Amino acid sequence: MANMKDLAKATGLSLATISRVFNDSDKVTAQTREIVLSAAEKLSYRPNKMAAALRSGRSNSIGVIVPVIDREVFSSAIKSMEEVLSASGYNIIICQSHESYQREQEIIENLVQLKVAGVIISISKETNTTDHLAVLEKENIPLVFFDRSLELGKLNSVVINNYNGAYQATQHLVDQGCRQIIHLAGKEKVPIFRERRRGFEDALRRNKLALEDGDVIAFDESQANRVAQLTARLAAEPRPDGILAHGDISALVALRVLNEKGIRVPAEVAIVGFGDSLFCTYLEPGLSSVSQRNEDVGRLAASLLLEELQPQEADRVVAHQVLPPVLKIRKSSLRRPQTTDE
Amino acid sequence: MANMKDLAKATGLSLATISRVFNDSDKVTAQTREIVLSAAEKLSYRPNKMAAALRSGRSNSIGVIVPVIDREVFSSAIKSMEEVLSASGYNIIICQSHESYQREQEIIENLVQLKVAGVIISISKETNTTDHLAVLEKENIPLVFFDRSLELGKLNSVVINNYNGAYQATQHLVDQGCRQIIHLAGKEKVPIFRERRRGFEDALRRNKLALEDGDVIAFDESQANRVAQLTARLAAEPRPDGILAHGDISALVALRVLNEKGIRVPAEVAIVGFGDSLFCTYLEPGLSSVSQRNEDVGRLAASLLLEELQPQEADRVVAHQVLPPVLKIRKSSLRRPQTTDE
DNA sequence: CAAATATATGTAAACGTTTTCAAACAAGGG
DNA sequence: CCCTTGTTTGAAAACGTTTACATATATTTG
Repeated sequence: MANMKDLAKATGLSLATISRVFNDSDKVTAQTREIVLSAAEKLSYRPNKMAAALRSGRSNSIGVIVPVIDREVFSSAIKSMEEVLSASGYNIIICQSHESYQREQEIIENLVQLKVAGVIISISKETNTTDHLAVLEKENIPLVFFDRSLELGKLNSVVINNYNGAYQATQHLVDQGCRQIIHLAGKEKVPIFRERRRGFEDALRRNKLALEDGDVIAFDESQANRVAQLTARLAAEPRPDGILAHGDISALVALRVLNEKGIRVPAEVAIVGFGDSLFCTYLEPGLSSVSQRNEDVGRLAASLLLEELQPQEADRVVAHQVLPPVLKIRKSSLRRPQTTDE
Repeated sequence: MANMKDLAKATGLSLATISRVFNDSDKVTAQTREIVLSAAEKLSYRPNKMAAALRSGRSNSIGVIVPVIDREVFSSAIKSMEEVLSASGYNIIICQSHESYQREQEIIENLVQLKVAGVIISISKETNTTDHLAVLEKENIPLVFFDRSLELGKLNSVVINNYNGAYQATQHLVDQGCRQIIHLAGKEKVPIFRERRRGFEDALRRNKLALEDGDVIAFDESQANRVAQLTARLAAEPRPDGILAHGDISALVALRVLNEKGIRVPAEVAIVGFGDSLFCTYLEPGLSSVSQRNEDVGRLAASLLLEELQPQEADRVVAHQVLPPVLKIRKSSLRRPQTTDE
């Protein structure tokens, strides 16, 4: 509707002065500012951010790319990103890669064309190269990884220490008296799941506990198969007395099997999940779980990007933040008196 | 970097022709198109969408406003919106109102300044007027409500029939032999929770079942209070044999109480939740729940908006879609043989 | 074959800002 | 009272497209 030109005409001032008023430039008298603002009010003027973005070369949009949005780890992280970024005047454009490298590539291309100010990404399972991200560097668009990253040194990223999370959880099970702990593993292809497995195995080793074949139950696309494998292992000797699941849903599946077999939790088998999903605390028994600190990760990734967006004062150092996860202990793994989180 | 002017210079063609090539205008020879495209390749040209948007007056961004993103109902709906909209070349800008009317207002203002093509919104709990949305109509920006809407006639919206969902679930409990059903209600202020309660009460009435004071357990901010109330009611006569919760988390809380009291589910008390959260199917016993069809709602809302974005052929009729929810029956409410969903 | 029509390209003005540079004006110092 | 300095304002170009209109070329038609 009304634009700056109209305001200039209405106030008798020049375009430049009008612009200065809306950019909080201090080079303008309180009086003229008053005049302009009241004229703006009268004409119900609304700045056109597209025009501003075009002229100044940078939009205040930030692209956020996740495999899929409806998973707690992503939606929680995005939640806090939105909070941090919108507080600084940025808005976020959400894109889903659906775990496809090609789609990820298309999204990047699109975001570049949109002239986003920055990008935050959790890469797809297929992605194992940064080729498609090179264009961002060329266009000088800062990039931050979160949750899932690539193991290359020169990238900004915020992740949790999956190895340590699994290690902590396993140690906790040992501390609770478990001696025969098994691991429900995640997809071998996904680095964070490999890390968790490694943490599990190292913890056993440090505690001088045996790790037999079959103690790590490999991920299988078919849930039925996983259930069958788990059932078999539960019946075999030596009987498991602890389970570390690679995720909370995985833990739920296990709980279900245990329930059906009439195996008591945590008395006979203690169990710990990974992810600290919302429902963990509402289960009976409450499910112990390793918190991935999704909101912290999101907040940090956003803050990191904001820093990157500041006019580069010095040559910035690449930040590679690795957060220690927090083990949330609940009834499902509590066999000895200890303080819980609730 | 390179822009259309550069391409024009490189190919000896005019700016207009270059533009036509990238807009798939048919008014251009296959040959010149070839020339332009190869030049674009060589100069690694990338269209600047901001500039295009400014000139043509339309951005291809769509604002999506939700109270908060990390709740299944919203993230699932957004998931399918993103799929539908990105397939049509739109990108979506996510905003969280945090259940604040004022924040909602600010967001709308911001989206208008960004010149979004359309808006999809699930209103905050505080919102009971459309005052802040008037600007959208004035600026000719189409609007679609989803999940939560306002009860005014002239608005596009996609919602589920909460009344019917609760009714179905209650009827199901009756069919399973429950005669003393209680309801864990949601916040009285929120319309969809009132609807659910109404559906519950009507279903009892139609089945000529008594509804005593105390059979509807009012929502209380404090979970401890809710647990206490529920515990009390469970101990009182006539003993409840069925529970309809206003949400799945609410049902989880109830399950926990039942478990602690040693009351068997579904044998002694059958229970149905609302929302069909991801975890319902993994619980033991599986939690029956009313599916809100989040993805359907999201998909439909997006489609509705897309229609609205078409150049208005005729005067369009306001669409007010009310989807019937789907009751997912699992073990928690199954006392008689019946087919389940898994 | 000239006139009429269709098709392909070119010219130039927008879109609504930001921003550089210059101009005007006031105040302070000698 | 002139010169310098500092502050506020103005003029105009730019950002990279789209698009109405005009023009040039090719095709059809009687």
